[in-house]
Amino acid sequence: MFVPELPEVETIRSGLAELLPGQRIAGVEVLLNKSLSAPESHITTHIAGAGVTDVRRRGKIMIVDLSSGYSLLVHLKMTGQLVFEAGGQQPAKPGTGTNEPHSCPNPTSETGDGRRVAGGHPTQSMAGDLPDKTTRVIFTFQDGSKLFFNDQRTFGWMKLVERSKVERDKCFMAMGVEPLGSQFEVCHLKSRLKHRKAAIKTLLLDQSHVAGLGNIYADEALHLAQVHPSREGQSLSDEEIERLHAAIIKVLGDSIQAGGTSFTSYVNANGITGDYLHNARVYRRQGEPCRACGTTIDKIKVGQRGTHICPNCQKLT
DNA sequence: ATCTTGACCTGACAGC
DNA sequence: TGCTGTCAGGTCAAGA
Repeated sequence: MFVPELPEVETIRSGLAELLPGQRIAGVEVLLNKSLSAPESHITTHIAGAGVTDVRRRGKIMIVDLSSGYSLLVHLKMTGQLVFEAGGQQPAKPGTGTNEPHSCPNPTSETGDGRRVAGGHPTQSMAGDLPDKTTRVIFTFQDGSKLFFNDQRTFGWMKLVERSKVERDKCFMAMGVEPLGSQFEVCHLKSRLKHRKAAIKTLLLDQSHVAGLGNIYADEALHLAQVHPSREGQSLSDEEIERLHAAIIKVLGDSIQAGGTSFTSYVNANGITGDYLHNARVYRRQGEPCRACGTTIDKIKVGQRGTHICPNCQKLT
């Protein structure tokens, strides 16, 4: 599974930013009320009939600006997906009908036709007929295109907020700096970790310190920086914090590069995994050899979260 | 103020 | 086969 974190959300954003602006929303169908929290009257007056003007991102939250003066905030959480299907064409079909997502041998023939663009947690829903049982909200555009918000576990959400109040919205108020922005400096990270007794991994997952890191990239960055995830934040040396700072930027940047290619192409049952996990350093690689030293990757719990480490590269003491 | 824990939710999978 | 239990994991709220 590939849970949407900052790189995945950024990849979806950049894909949708090429497709949605200029589109006008004709209708909204809410199949699960809690997936789109907005009064019925607001959906009618501020979404339906509005044009999309921009698609932005802050942390793991996507912001779709509308010409009505409102914005749609989207959090995919673990299992959310956004699938855009271009109008007037048949929906895409899985390559061979197999149930195994990685076994389709046909990765290129259907690539690049632009009929469907999808991103988020990968499942068969991205390639099969939509709507399906995980579809929670459907946006229909005037040209017949559709945008499906699918979410198996229904933790994800969309909400409608006045454009002028987006930055002050509750979900952004406590959000920390963008790790790929200029404000993310070593001294910032140092000040956030100082005097903190919590595990460094727990601190990295706290969105108020750095926005957008999740379980995958926290593990990846800590391994690259050679820091054990259970270490207390305050125990890290300046040098270790510098390594961690650089590692966060590198793993996020690498992943955006890897994900960018898989998103803009046609998504079929073969392509839904994304490229980054194939190159993961430790995530979901327990039992396999560390790419740096060959030691067997271990899986432990840190703050109730599954955590992957190389016991040789990442020492506790 | 900081830290920990449980709840939310569904599907996949292991074990009996 | 079919049941039960466990795991996945971002975020919030409640409790320590």
